[in-house]
Amino acid sequence: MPRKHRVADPREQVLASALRLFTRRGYFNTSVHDIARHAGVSIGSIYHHFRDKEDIARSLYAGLLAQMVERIEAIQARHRTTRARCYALMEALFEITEEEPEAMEFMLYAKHREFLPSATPVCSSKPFAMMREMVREGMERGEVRSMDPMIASTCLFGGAMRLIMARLDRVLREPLPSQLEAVWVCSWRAVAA
Amino acid sequence: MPRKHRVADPREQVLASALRLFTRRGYFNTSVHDIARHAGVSIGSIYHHFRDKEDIARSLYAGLLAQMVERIEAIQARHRTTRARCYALMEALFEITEEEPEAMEFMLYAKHREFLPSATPVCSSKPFAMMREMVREGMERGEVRSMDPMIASTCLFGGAMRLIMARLDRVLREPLPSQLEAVWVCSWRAVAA
DNA sequence: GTCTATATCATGATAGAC
DNA sequence: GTCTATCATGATATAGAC
Repeated sequence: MPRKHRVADPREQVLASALRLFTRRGYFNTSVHDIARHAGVSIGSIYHHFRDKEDIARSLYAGLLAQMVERIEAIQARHRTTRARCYALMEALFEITEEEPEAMEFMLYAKHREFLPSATPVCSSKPFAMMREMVREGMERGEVRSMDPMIASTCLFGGAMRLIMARLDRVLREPLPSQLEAVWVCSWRAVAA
Repeated sequence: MPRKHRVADPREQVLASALRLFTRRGYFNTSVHDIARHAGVSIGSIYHHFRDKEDIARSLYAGLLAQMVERIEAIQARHRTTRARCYALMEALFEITEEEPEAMEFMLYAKHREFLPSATPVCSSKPFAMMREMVREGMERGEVRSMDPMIASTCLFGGAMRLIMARLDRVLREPLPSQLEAVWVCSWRAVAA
């Protein structure tokens, strides 16, 4: 849905269009001209707001990660036990996937190293680090069996993450929230003390 | 390691070079000239053996999936119980990741939809279907709790798959086989009857 | 079957008027 | 800050000799 003439906030409009086009066709199948057309701005305007094409992707990625960090912090503020926090996080991940699949896909599934050489892989981004820390705390409290925190968080959230990927790939038909209980039971069993 | 002059089987040599370059730099950051140079053959030779660049990726992908299917069949032939089969499969996946990380990465991590519009997503490929079927059989035998087979197989292998991804991203330091027991205990707990 | 040389084209990025 | 017009590069793919 390309905007026709003037655009309120060109920068945001460009980021929104880039997110859509990058996830639909991929980064390399999307030209800066495509983004300009879709966003309803000119090439010149884009290059005024962003250094280059890579900078668009970088800004997008940073913004989405920051949003994610905020959500995790909100969850940590609302719940105290590790079990409740992890459940709420899994629920949130499923909801975000349904409501903003493109955001989720860009964060998770895009191979950022291909077009963001400087960016660290997703697994080592702050949100993932927070998930690992959450699980590590659970071990201290005796809620989670004692083991390597990396293994524990991967096993706890791995099923959910793979299911999210399957959903993004349209391999899974049912909306994720309807599967939450089943997945949670399996996931928590995997690591519960 | 580009070969200097004549090459035994140019087709195989091209596929091997493509696998290396695609995984190191990404599909779109690799030109056909790069592949030619690395494989020690000419552009003309490449276009004699392959229809176009996409055809190289397609052949590579199909070959790797076929190999994977063979390995799974071998495991099914060697083991009878679902538990033993799944364990052997996880072990094999970990070993393959260490021994042929590029093959694993190309199959799993590359976003094939970007450059293989016709290919189905990895999750719906034959090896993944075989994994789901393996788990479904386990339910009939009473080894695995009764639930949606898609959920069960995702929860059973999700942790291992995510760990493989973390290893390919060099986020995980330790070789995967050394983590096998810990991951297996968690994974089997998740779905065991 | 393999090679070199080349056609064709799209893309990222810039210049410079308004 | 936004726009149009344009440049320069490097890619895919082909032609045609050997």
